[in-house]
Amino acid sequence: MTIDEHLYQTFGFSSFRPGQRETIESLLGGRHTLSMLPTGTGKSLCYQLPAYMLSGSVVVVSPLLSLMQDQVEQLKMKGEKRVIALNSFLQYKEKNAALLRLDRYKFIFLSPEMLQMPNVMQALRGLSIALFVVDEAHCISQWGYDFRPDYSLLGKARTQLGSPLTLALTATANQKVRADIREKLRLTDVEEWVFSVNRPNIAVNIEMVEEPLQKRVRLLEWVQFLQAPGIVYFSGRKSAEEAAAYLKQHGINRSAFYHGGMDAGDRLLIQHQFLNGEIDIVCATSAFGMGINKENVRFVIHYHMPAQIEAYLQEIGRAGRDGKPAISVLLYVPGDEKLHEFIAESEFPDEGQIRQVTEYGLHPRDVQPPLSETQLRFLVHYAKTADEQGQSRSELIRDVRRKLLEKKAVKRVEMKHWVESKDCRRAAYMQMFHEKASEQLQCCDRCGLDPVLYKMKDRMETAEKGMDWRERLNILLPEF
DNA sequence: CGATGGCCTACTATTAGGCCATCGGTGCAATAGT
Repeated sequence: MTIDEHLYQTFGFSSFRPGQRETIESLLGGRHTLSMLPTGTGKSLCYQLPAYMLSGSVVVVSPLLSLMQDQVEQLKMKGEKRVIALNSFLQYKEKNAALLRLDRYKFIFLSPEMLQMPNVMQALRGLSIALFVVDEAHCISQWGYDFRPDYSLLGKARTQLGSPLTLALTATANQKVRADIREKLRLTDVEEWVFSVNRPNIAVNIEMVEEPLQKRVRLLEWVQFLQAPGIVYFSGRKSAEEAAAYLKQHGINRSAFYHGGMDAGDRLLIQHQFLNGEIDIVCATSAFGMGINKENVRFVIHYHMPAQIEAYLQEIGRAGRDGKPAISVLLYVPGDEKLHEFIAESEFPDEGQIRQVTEYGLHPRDVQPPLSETQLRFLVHYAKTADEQGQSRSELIRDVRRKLLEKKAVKRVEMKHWVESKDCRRAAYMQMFHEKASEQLQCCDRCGLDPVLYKMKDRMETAEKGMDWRERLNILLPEF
């Protein structure tokens, strides 16, 4: 069977979306592949189809439990029973039973953390692995150095599994991130399929706001004005909750908040209500997004500036997946970056804490003030790295901390410059991905865009007739 | 770092203002206790 016949018979599609064919043919040709495909192009097909043409199991590394569950469900809906998610949802006995008969499964989903467990690795080594997939591969670069260090150990695990044919999938990764992905996965010979980072149907609007309090008013005005559904991003949990309450107070009833501090049940509920159209507006932190496959999101508002451009692009990229016009609005007050600065500082153990462990030999759990989970993992991970490389623990840890803080500072400055720049927004971010922008309508606030195009539909008719010049001016130049 | 909230003070009614403390993102796995 050809891949086109497989596409039709197994998946019921008559044609591929951009990048799918290239990725699949590359894999079937036996070449390691890194594919950067636009959001919503059906990345899972890129490994599901080859899975049926190759003998052996497909191991998929996924960043979130909810993503694994979604994938498992999707495959089961299609009638594929040989699927398992190896994660902490499994009972001890269930997990052991699954590990004993792992060869029964065609698709095995797991987290990078799970891949570090000796019994899991042992079971995987006894397996014929047709394909090793890293989904959302930019996480390697984004999280692998501090937040989830097990991401940086994927290459080692891959080697221990006999360096199977590998596919790395992502939607946003510039040259540096792609190089990082190749290095961390220990891939030397890789075929890359990189599609444009540009999303022409998403207009980019940045709005300068005089003072922080004014943002609330502007947010309400935008939310009342724009066609829903939409997502509003905040850099803090509390501000997300407060804004959701504020919107409700002002008659935006189909709104809710979402962040990592909520229990799993609540998070799942909000996510489902949003996907089903029972909620129009979600006020969220960066926790909301990965795996949100909603086609008709019409706007993304940033109440705070994200910590880096890549995060910004990922977040606005959740709008307009149906290809229809969508808008992103960033409300900016100079100083918005301070919170990210603080968060970055507090992510790492400080000098004193490092010294207590590396020089006075204290157990990381006895350090005062106590280490956060992230700080503790950071210390333990790099202490281990130093030992393996025969380096001084304290030197390596201090060095890594300093370099990472510098890197984050550079990313923040880059984001701030982009916001404060007078140039075309789109051309600038595309240049960061080494792409040239072509002129387009409804580009950005620098090139000109008409917010009225994104107005709520039921008001559109009245708007065209009845809107007077004051109202129109207020939309275009809100500060007057 | 900086925004916010609670508390106290001033001084006689309600509210304005100063001071200090607090808090701040992303998730895996495993554990303990209901």
